[in-house]
Amino acid sequence: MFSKSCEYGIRATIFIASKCCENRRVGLKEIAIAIDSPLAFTAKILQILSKNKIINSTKGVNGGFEIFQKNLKSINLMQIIEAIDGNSVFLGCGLGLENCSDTHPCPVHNEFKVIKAELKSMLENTTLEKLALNLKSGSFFLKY
Amino acid sequence: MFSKSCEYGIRATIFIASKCCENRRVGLKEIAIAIDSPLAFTAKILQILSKNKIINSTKGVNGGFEIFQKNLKSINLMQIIEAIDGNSVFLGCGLGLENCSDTHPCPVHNEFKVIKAELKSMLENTTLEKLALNLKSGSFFLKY
DNA sequence: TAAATAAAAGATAAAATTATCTTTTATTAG
DNA sequence: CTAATAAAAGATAATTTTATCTTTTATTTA
Repeated sequence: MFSKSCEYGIRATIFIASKCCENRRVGLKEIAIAIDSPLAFTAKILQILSKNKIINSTKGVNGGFEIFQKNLKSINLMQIIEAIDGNSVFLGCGLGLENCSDTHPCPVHNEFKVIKAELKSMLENTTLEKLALNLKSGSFFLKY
Repeated sequence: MFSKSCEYGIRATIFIASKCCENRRVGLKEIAIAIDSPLAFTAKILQILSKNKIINSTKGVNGGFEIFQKNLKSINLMQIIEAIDGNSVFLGCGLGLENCSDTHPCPVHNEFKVIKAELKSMLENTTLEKLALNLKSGSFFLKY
């Protein structure tokens, strides 16, 4: 469904979000260990997220990544996915047609339209705040 | 959502199905033109579909690919996707965790569970017969 | 100001996916 | 039986994705 980059990106973002109320930054290494991802590759994905204002990064001593508590409610899964994979998973044609639309539909257009609308709605309505709370509850996991 | 192989595979299967009642086989070249896909690559995908008994192939003069009319009702989208991409899109974890489950869920497990169930149900209930009829109606397209 | 720290940026490499080309095998028509 | 046809199988190549390594830049502490 998503690229590996996107899976790592979502997992990293949720991890960072779960630490934000401790009012501290989390380092690359800590993130990569927490989500079981390749460190250098994760760094690249964090750069994308940072450029897209989904996370904040600070260089130097005591630097690292963070998400401000006040933003937790407004960041949702769709924004993270869009930043890394683009919007094709919830907007594109299921069969890869360039110009698939209601007026020029592929044979599965109507079936996928429903699913994609539900997926999009779910992604829009699933906030980082909720996911971070899930993780902090201890009943949800980011690796294995 | 699906690999390019899978997109081509679904499009090719629908095209072949749409020709089956003419009681003739369609050749590789005809298929590749009809769905606007790279010919040699399409051949590889048709081999997979053939090994998985989704389509039939015959070598030699008047050879080509076909799907028997009697099978159109029993072949669905899920089978095609499973043959080419496997089942991860409707069974795997949205965040790529190896052992994500109800008892060891990732933070988005419950949200994705709903979507994936709906996707799976749609894929199971969308038969080749229906898709072939769509295409034959002239209001649905397999390219551009 | 210098040293230490940590992310950013850039270069490179490995693996997977997508795509093509050549040779072989099976089938049919003559 | 031979030639023609068309898919299967195998080899190779291009592209994209995933992953790693090195150098640079920004920040903090001493």
